[in-house]
Amino acid sequence: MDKKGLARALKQIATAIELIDSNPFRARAYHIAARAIETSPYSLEELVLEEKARGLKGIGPTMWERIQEYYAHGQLLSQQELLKSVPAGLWDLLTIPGLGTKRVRTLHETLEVTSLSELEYACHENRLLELPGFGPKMQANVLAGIHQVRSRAGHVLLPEALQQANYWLEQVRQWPAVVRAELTGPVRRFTPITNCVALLLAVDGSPQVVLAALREWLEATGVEGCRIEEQDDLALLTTDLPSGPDLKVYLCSTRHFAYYWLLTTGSEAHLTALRSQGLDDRQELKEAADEAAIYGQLGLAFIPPVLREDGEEVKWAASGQLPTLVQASDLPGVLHIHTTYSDGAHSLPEMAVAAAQQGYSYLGIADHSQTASYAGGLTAERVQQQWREIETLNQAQVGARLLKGIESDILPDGSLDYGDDLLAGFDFVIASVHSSLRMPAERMMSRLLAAIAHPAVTMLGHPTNRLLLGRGESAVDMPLLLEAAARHGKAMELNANPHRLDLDWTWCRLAKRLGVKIAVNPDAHRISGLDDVHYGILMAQKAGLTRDDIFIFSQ
DNA sequence: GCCGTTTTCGGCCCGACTGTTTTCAGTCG
Repeated sequence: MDKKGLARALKQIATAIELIDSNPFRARAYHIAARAIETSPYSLEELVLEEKARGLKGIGPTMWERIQEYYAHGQLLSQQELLKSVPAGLWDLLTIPGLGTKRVRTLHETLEVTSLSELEYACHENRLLELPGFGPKMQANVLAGIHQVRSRAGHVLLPEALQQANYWLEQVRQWPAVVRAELTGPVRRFTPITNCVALLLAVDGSPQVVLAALREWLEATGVEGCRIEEQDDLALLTTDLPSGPDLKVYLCSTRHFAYYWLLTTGSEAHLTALRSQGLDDRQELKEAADEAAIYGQLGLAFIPPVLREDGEEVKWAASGQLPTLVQASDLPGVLHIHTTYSDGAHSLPEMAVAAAQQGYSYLGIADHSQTASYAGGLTAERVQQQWREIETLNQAQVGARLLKGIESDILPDGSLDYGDDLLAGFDFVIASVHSSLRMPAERMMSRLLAAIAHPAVTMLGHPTNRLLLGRGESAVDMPLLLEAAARHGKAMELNANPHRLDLDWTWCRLAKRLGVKIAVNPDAHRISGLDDVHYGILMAQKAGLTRDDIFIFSQ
């Protein structure tokens, strides 16, 4: 229970109102309240106990009551009736791109559609064509969207996967028969998206007995449909949880732990590469004391899990070329920070102090530029004002040294959002696309190439604009873009927000070959957002990047 | 449901895009 949960609950009410109520402004009030809470710098406790919420614009008497209600009960009890009157399947429909509350409402009220399957059926019967606001293209898009949503079901982003994995780990470690329990599978490799949380348990005695008890315990906690498979001396319990990723629990004996840890961690491509080095031919490897010993026996240096992806890493290890992976501690500072000047939650001094506390010597401020009006983008005057405040703070040395940067929108014609004179005054410029994301490839590329060629631009921000599990990539010819970056001596952002992780790690390898520096930027909108840098570092490691491949600010 | 007054009701954020229309509604960032 935190303020994120509160904001989510308020947004849910807003959506429910839009789906079944008649007053759109009431819904808007909930949306505005949710946003006010999200962007405020206060924790849930401060909002309630110190009554900070009452001072926020958009929080009136009713919202203040709702906030207290959430704090007391962890949910909005007074709104349960409202939520109950929304058919559960409508929430699924809203995840289809192009369907908002208005269209979902139309589908529900006219076609009585209440689930993805019913909607799919209605599409096949061409019944969407007759509805106001729908046509053949919309129907086709909806059908495509249904397939997209289905293929995403059960997948979660890395932070959620880690959270779930750690929860299960804590649980099974309390079991007396469990000698050792570790995270394994894709989450141990820190893959950005996963549909499977896997654990490996070393057990005393018969795995069957432990498995049966485990199944019983899981079913008692409400997890149904456990399946058990056994092969050789490895047992596996799989459950399809009602939502989110599958839980897989592997069991083996203590002496086989390292071997099976390696096997269950994967990836398949990594294991295939290891087999070509003789992984299957050496029985003694099954009894190895730890993973390092197995790699050692195969004539390889230890390959950290984060790197075990496409098999390339085994070639590196075999030729003694395993890179010394970049670490978070290699970053003297970070760039791409939003503040209250645009859509951030914390002020310049608050961010500066927080950054210093985390050991950063500099912090690159990059608020939104003027065209991003929805995010409170800065006019030229506000930019000047921010510069003055930065200079004052730097002179007073209140925290990390603040750099004057900007996240400038790349306008549809490829130009930036300010005149060249103003742009030249920044310490660094991140050029990002925030609108017209679905331009055809040719126009998108000339837009990006124009931006990257602009002398004031330091790097491109979130180059593909994807949102993992949310939005596809813009039409970007990445090799062409990276070559241009190399030619102009520009860096490429690896946006560390776990929803983005953009540039994707697979492209970072090409960037490295071309000599394009990768900037691991947190894109923080609040103090806690600084922590996202760790996800970016993990992706940089996955790509095999070293400290020398990373963009470090210098003047 | 909130806000801000022309202070107790009337109005509520914006620009671009898409797919639908034939001048506009819905969605999205």
